[in-house]
Amino acid sequence: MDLTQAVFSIKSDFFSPLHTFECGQCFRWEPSTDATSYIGIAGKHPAKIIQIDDIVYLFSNYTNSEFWFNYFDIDRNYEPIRKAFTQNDFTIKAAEFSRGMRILRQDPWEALCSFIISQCNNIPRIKSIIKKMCEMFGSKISFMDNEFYSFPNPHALANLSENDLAPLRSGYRAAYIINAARAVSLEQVDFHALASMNLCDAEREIMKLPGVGKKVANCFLLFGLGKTDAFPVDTWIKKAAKYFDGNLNPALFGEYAGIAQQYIFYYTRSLEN
DNA sequence: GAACAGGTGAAGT
DNA sequence: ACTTCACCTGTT
Repeated sequence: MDLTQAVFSIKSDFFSPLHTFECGQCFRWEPSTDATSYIGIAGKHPAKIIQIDDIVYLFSNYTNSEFWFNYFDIDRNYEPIRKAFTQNDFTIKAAEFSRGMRILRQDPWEALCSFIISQCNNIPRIKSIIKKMCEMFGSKISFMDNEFYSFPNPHALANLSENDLAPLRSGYRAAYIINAARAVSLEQVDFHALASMNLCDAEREIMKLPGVGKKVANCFLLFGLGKTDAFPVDTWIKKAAKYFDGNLNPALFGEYAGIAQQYIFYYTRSLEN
């Protein structure tokens, strides 16, 4: 690999592929067979990301660095945010552990659909459902001897029946997926409008979709719309509440509560695995 | 076989 | 407002 061909390079203190891809925010970046890198796809653009010592390099046929800076939220300086999480000893440890994690700016539809699938489900099965969905209804794109599939856009799913989704083995979530795809493709759900709303209004709006409750809504708002104050409460956050006198509350963390949530989620899970 | 997994929504207190 | 339960499916 010719490192001078990288689209960008950055210190792992600022962008850690491990912490970014394993913290639970995304389902389609996987360790490569050489174990020192990740491969995945953002929109229509596959990429390979390699870390050598403390430097991270991104390789892609798509060399528009602005696209990648946006996707990886590179323009945001996480250091002052991370260091401001001094609410208690646990928070300090979680933030230290997660150094280099970045909240991806994922496609809104991909985030919404993925977290609908995630409900009451385990991670291997979530990944397998999404992978199958992309293979069946996305577009094939080749890059560096690997085949990638784009995430199917809502129009590609809107006119399908539950029976068409049966091979995904997504169970009762199939109806939610199709309904959400229809609502988005008919513009009953308007991502641009949601992005301009405050957290509370946007949450209430997206929760009108069947299968989208408070947790899925907040994952969508945080990972799909970049609302850093969104605060998904899942089983891991409920477990972590014991470190906060039982009251783990987004008000503790202000406008970056979602980032704190990811640090706490990721660190708590690491302790129990 | 039963319990569980990064929830949700409806129905019951 | 809080509790309980069913919902598909694959894994342990």
